[in-house]
Amino acid sequence: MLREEIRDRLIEDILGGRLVPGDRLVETRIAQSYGVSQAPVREALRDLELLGFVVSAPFRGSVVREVSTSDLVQIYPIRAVLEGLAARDAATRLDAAGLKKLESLVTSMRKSAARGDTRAAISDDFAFHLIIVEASGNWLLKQFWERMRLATTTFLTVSRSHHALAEIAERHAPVLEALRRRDPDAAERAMRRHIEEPGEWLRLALDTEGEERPTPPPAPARTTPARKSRR
Amino acid sequence: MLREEIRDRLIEDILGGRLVPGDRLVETRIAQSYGVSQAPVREALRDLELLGFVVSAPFRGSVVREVSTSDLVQIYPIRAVLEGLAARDAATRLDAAGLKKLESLVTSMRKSAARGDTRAAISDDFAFHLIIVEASGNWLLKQFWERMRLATTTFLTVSRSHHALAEIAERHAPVLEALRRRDPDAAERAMRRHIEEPGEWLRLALDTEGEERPTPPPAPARTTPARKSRR
DNA sequence: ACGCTCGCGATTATCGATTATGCGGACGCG
DNA sequence: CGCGTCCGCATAATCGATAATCGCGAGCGT
Repeated sequence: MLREEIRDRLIEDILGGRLVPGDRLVETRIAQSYGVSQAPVREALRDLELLGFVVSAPFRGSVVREVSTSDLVQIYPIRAVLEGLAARDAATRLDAAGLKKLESLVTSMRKSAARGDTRAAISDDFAFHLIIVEASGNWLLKQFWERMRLATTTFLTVSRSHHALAEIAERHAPVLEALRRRDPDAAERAMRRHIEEPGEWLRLALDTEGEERPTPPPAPARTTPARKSRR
Repeated sequence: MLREEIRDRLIEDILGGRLVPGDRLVETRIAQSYGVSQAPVREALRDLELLGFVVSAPFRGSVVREVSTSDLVQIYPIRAVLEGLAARDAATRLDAAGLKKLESLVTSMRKSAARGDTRAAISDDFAFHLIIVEASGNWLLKQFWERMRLATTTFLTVSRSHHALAEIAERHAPVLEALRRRDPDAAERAMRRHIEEPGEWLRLALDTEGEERPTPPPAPARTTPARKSRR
């Protein structure tokens, strides 16, 4: 319970910009500043590591990771193949109730998109994908998918993905159609395209945006320890 | 370092059948029996949890999860799509040196297989896949892949995968060939088949074996605490 | 002057003990 | 005799302190 508290607080600090990439996270210091012992901090840091917020090396501590643009773009191909697999398996396993739920979600999504309700649309989108992943029957796949989600949703919510909200909603149709036909190959193809395309949009958007508002530069950051808070 | 030791040992115990699903893993008891403190055991257990070997609830400890056959089989499709993606990207990014390394690894693997050296063959196999995953240039992909590896290699080492050692070695050829031609689609297809097929073999082997040695039945196992080692 | 080794400061990893929590059974009450 | 409450035990979560390890820089030898 303490661990989760610390973890959430650190995540807030990172997303809120109070901790920037390259900052060191010293266990003892965090423990002191939060008034707790080192142990729960340590566990929180390990959680952050597997959530992808920090990287840590044995005996050398943890630093806030570069979640920069390139890493975000890399997520999409992975999600695409994982969910493509999920869709393939779901095509033969999804029952009538599940299909019905998917249909209603698409309908709801269209309405949300029409009235520009980004939050509702994202929520429906999430539910849509969740149903498919769960219907795949692959427990491990769901595990991986959820872990990836934690690292992405936070960002996507922030980003202006309303860019083509209506279009995104429409993109679900081919997936649903393939599932309805119980065609594994088609379902996989449709899902892969469904996810890869927004990834492309994001990549392009970030590229052009990066030119006007100079986001923290491409930053190798893997080679340079970047000791800022040397104190 | 201690943590990893404990973790690997627990994994061995689970896969080796010395710890069966439903068994409780008591932190203090493990710590005593290994002659270490509670802290590293705790971390090892958390690792096992995210690897899917145990489930744990706050203040109530961890129990060995139903890893059973089905979960292991589920790993292969995931590896297949992930490495398929890696191969696709690697096809256009791999340099001459990388290709050369892959070739020599396949050669080495054939020799190892010929003289029945399972360990060496597995080592080469691992190196082969690692090169491709790294060549994909997708850092996150490599992360996922490595995490999954922990759950698989350990098992493969234990299992009698020498079953078709030479055949496995030979299965690398199509992948290498596609990469040499720098054909992304072919590389992805070849890699997916390369990984899915052994998964099929494993599934069949486990099925037939499961009939003679009655593995614990499908077992919901989530609802029943199944307190065996009540002591 | 340059490279190498050893010691120092900082920080993580581990330990042993303490506290908090949940579960099951014993006890008292209606 | 059945039911609710309290107590004690087993165990996880946390703590404070100690040991191990790393990177860096001073000191030594060449």
